[in-house]
Amino acid sequence: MSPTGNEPGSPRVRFAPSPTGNLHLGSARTALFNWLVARGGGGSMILRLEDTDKERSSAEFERDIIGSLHWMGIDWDEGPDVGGSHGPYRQSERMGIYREHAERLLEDGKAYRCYCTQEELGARKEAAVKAGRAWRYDRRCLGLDEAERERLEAAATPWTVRFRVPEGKVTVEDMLRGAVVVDASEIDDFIILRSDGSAGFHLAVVVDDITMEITHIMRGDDHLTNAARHVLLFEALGAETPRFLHHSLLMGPDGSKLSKRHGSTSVSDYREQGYLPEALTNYLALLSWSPGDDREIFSLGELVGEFSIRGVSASKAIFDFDKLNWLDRQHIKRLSDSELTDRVLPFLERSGKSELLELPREKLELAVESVRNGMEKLTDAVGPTDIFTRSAGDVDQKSMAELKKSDVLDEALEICAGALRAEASADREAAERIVSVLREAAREKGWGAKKVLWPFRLAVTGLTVGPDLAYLIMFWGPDGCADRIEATRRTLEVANE
RNA sequence: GGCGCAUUCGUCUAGCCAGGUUCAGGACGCCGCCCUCUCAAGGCGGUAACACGGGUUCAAAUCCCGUAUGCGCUACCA
Repeated sequence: MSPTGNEPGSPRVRFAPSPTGNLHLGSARTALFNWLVARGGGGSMILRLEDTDKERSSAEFERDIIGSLHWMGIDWDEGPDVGGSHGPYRQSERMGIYREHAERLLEDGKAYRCYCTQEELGARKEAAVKAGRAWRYDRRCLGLDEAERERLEAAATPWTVRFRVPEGKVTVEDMLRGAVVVDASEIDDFIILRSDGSAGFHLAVVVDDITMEITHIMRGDDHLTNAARHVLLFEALGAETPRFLHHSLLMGPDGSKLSKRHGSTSVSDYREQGYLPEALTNYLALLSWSPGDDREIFSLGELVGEFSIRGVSASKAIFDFDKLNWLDRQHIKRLSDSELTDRVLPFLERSGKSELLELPREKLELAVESVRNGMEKLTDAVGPTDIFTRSAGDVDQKSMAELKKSDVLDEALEICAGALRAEASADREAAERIVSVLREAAREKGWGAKKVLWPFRLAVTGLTVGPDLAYLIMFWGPDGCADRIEATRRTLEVANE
């Protein structure tokens, strides 16, 4: 047994969002990739909250992130809510650990105190930029003599701790992009401990990844350059460097970073809009990943079996709402009527559709089934099922006009009523039988089927749009439909007076 | 500005690592046809791409170099 508790060689991966907003689609994709690698490789998934920015972090966002991940079907073995042997899992609770490591670097001469104020730094940077020079911290405080240092300390001047970037080349071995080599001279002596004693992002991340024994770091492309800093820190701290994978970023349709102005960007938005979690995860996976063949529709479980970092593409990914919608439709198709009804139920409740909700389960399921091929997302069941709660004889304007267009209306409705009254059963077979009887009757009259079926729909539902006729018959029953036709006839009479 | 990464149909991609089997395959979208009581769904078909320029080679989407474009990093944000 390894010290991590996993099989030797099994991955320990982490998803490390900062709770400064609801779970963003881009972050969700990162989480998914990590989770897929963990679950597919028999490893561990760790959730770590990077909440060192107290101003922007909140418990509300933390709840949203955890809730959204759960909704997607992503779970973790260690995290702030479930605990674990490598905790705590909130960076705000780990400041002591960071300070210890910073102290060590200080003692080893790999870091140094910097007394420059932000104002001074800003001025020097501005001057450098104006002169056309690239600005990098000028190491003024590295060269401080003893007297100067004592004077600053005596005056209680605030200080930060900067990492002393060594000379030479830094290589980030990226699983997607190969060896990325950066000259260390390009890297600033960055701040690892702020003047208030809290850890900066780079120190916190690296110390966490070391102490949490992370083996694979998978995150967005925006951290590729940062990875060079991290490699330096891993080495300075005497730790083995984990494997890296920097995936592409999620972009909006116009090619810029996916943001609010492109539409909904948080997982909870999609949840509320009635998307299926399996469709969202399927879509997120498909962006920048391919199984290598033409298959596209995968459940979460199927993804675990199929996913491999070999199939991950390095190029940018533009979010395509149309494709997501199509995938959602595909996943809706995979659901049974009963499952689909269960999923639709909360949305019916939220919309206050009490009449529908009072229906016997059987009827409700039938209603949902009848509208399912028009559904792109769960909320699409809400409007169309209203047709089943309309009162008899209530005919909308368009339908009224359509009915009046018929030159054989009375005769047609007579045929409908007759066929209906002749059938007692409301099962599928009976319903389909009635429809074929109607077709046959029309043919005998030398009419097109529309002469009879169109008035049937209009008279039974009072609407021009709705589910297939067989569903109407199954729902209200043959007698029920005949009664509704009768009611419509009375409405027509009144209208003609 | 400097550094880094990326570049196949409008979009996601297969093919690239192991160059010829590809006047580049699939999917979404869009267009058309069929089916059809309505709206859909479904079936069938069509549209559309190797960023550009040089090499290497008998042969390049595939290998090399350069250019362009996009994105990222360059904070006491993460």
